[in-house]
Amino acid sequence: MKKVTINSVASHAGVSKKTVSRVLNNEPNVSAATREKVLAVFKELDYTPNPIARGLAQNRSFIIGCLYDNPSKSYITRVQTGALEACKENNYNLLIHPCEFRGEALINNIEQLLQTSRLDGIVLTPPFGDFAELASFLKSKKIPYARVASALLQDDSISVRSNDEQGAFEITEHLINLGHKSIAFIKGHPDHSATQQRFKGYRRSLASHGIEFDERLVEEGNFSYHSGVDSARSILDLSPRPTAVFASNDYMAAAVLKLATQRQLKVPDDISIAGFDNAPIARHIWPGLTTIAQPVEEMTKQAVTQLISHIAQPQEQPYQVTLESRLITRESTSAIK
Amino acid sequence: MKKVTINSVASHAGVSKKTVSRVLNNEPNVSAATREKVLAVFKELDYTPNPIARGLAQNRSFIIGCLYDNPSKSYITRVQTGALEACKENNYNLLIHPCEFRGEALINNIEQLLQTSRLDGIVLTPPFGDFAELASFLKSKKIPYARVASALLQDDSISVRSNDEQGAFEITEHLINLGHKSIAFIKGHPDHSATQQRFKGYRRSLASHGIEFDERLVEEGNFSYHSGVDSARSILDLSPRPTAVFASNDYMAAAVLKLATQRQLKVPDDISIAGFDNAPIARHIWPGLTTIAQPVEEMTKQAVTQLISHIAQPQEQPYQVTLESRLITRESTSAIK
DNA sequence: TGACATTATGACACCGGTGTCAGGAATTTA
DNA sequence: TAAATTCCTGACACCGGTGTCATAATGTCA
Repeated sequence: MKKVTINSVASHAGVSKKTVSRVLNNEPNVSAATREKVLAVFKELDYTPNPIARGLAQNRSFIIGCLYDNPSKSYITRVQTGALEACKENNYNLLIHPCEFRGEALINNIEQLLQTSRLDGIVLTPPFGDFAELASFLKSKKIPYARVASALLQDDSISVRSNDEQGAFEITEHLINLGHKSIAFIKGHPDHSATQQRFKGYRRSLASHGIEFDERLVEEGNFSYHSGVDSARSILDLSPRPTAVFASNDYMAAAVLKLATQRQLKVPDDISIAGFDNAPIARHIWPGLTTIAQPVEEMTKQAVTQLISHIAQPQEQPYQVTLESRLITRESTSAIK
Repeated sequence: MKKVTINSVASHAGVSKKTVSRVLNNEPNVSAATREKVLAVFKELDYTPNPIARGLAQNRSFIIGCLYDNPSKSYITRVQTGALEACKENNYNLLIHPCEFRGEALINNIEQLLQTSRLDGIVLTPPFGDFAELASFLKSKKIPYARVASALLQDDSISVRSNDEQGAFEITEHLINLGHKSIAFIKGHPDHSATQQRFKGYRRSLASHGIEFDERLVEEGNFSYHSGVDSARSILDLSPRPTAVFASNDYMAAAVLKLATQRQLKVPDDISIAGFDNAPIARHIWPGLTTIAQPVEEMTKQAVTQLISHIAQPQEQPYQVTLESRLITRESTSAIK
């Protein structure tokens, strides 16, 4: 079984390799008869073009890179799933590149990545989408990129996000409507734009009900489970204890739940807990977490799809979309007694 | 800023491109003086070889594919982490390829993958490592592969695993030593070789203590949280109720815990629960799950490292290694009252 | 110091595609 | 029906590396 290349197809079909290339790329100026003949040989020889050779000729790799630095494994896999769907549909492949967000080394790290892999484009997942230096670096290198779940910017970048502020507003409304007035809040990682957004939504809801904002109820987390434990400790030690806790993601909410349970508190009877993201853990624990579901896969899929079409046709308009999130109520929140 | 290629380096250094290539690949037969000169130009021009061109010339892609079909997102990310470490050290990149294990389509799917990405090698994660047809297909295509966490085979494949049978034995011993005699068992997915191994370890421990095996205590799961819920229901409905449950992974164990808690059972006072894998959820819930920790990252890293060196030097011996797992006791198991 | 082995280097083809351009065939227009 | 236009097609260079082989330079030994 020897290799089938464009040359073997060409000689088999009795045409030049250029003509085969034309058929391959659906270029015009090929007679119907010739096209048929070549296509038949494709089938007969079971030919698939070599993407590496194609890449060399066109200076493309047909690979998209996915950057992330996120403690939530479920979030990462959701991002990957969405990105993979888009790649599959466009015959691209996905290269994953976890790397540390902080530090001087980041830009060097990315530069190295670009030099060794010749990516055609990059998806920036939180918090990378909000890092202006990185964006301008990529621009200077002429590497197309797309931002997922990052802040809305008035620029020409591809960006797909969901409305974190609104989601946080709705879940706080849900708690307030259940009668809660003393609602603690655990912030996310300061590098993530979602952190500010969710905090804003929380405050907007309080304000719209005339509930005074109390900063003693606010803890600084960083989206990790561990930070949730620390924050939970401070919150549960408060006196009077808040009747509800809204954590900026489900891992931190799960940490609050664990600590509360350890302390013999009944959830939601003694304290209501709400999270954000609808991570798997939200339904794997008892009581299940009330949370906000975001279409992470869909966001990433759209972003990558746009990125790929931008690579093919760079003159397009910026694609900036905000998708809907939705409230999911489970057992961890209930009306105040 | 125009592109730096081997040609620009060559003309800059006043040597032929072949000599540059020799320096690049640390080939012999280059005088020290020439080598120095070329290396200096590398630095001066900030040259990095184009992996695509190199790939075309050598018919390699410098990409390893990672196959998986696993409901556990944390397992997937651990596998990815290990694989990425090995890739990084060897200037390889990782392509992820989730796909359905079942069905005729699998081989076609993989064939397609190989044709469109020209992978240099493939890591087979559970359950793919145990699928003989796939292994022989890859052999026929001459694609090197490595098996992670799969059954021990008397063949020449690269394989890194941990001892599932022994792990299951130890955790069952732990329960028995706590005084449990009626220990329910939830099996994993039948396609995974670990499923049989863990079951074997469970039975060996029972037998070694003269506890009669009771198949009414055994439920068929499939490693998913959902299957754990179903199994838990059957187990908790048994009368007399077993005093302990050993689930073949932590997700199913978490499901048992959730259902037990919903039913007002105290864990571990009323029933002890043990899992397997030391997934994040094992420590994110209360009570934390007693479980078996396996070095998944390390297994995958070793497998990929071996795979890459095998690609470079195909004449090596089969590399078959079994790594140690270890028991982690948390709050979900306690002595029988 | 001459014969021979070894080392260093470059010319050139090649990997498998795509881009450019020239020229013949087919079609349209006058 | 001749001229002008458009459509097809292939020759050839090129993308940026590596492999082969010939030859020049150097080293070794008698």
